[in-house]
Amino acid sequence: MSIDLDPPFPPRDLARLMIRAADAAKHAFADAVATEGLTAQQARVVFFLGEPRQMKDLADHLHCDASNVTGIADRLTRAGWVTRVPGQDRRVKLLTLTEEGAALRRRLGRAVMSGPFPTDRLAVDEQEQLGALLQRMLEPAT
Amino acid sequence: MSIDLDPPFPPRDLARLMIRAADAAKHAFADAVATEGLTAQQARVVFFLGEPRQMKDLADHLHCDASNVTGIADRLTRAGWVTRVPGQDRRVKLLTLTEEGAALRRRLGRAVMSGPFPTDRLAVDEQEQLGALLQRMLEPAT
DNA sequence: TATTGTTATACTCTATAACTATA
DNA sequence: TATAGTTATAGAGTATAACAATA
Repeated sequence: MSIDLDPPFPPRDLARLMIRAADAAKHAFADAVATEGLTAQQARVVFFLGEPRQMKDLADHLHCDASNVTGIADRLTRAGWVTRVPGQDRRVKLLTLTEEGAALRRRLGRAVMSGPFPTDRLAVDEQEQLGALLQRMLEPAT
Repeated sequence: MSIDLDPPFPPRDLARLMIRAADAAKHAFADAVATEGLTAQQARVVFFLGEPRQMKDLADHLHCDASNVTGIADRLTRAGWVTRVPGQDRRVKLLTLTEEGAALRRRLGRAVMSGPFPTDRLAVDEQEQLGALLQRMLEPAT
């Protein structure tokens, strides 16, 4: 069995699988939250707002530049789901769910919960294994 | 053990983990292929073009509307990495790598291979478990 | 000086709808 | 009639750079 020095691509099968799984998960999530008229990023923000959060923390959570958060927050504000509350440090604004936003968050939770998701194809014990592996993969650097 | 009727969100921890893992994987992939000046979607197309493919097959692979593939293919064409070859069925165009495109594909492979990736944090046997689970999750419906 | 958030800009990706050409 | 691909359009996300307010 020879080694192919010019291997078929993409190499690193795990990376390829992760990219495809990422795509599938994001699409399923986007479809679920679209039932409430939100995009995936908007929904991630709403879920993250279990408590008020700085704009900067949102950027960290979404792994995007801080300038993008302004626009996402603007759209959620326009829809009446969040407000900007000044922080003690007067540079800071705390993005906070309105009552409508909190109700929306509960509906979104049910939508994601009840909609189809790629992991549905795995047995329960496999789902647990997958969860444990992903958690270890994502846990803060030691 | 009581059921929480108004549970903390996001519920369905596995979905939440998948979304975060998806994000991490996509960012790592995007960073790796950015060294060659490509976006993640462009790189996915280049990797997919191990053999000539119909535009429609690209849309299926990327899980996006066919109209988007035109633009992505245009950008890759402008850069000199792909060409459109007419198929036997004259409605069809087969997107095909140029020689420069094939060379780029090899470089991209090495970039993704050698760059950091979230799965690096797992032990080798854990990576194998993860790969097996993702493969089962993604395999065509039976 | 450094940090938080915003604005301005330009580009990519995205879906929808209408279109051409083939089958 | 149906399919493959394109065009036009509009909206959302993205990074970069420059900026104001505050620390």
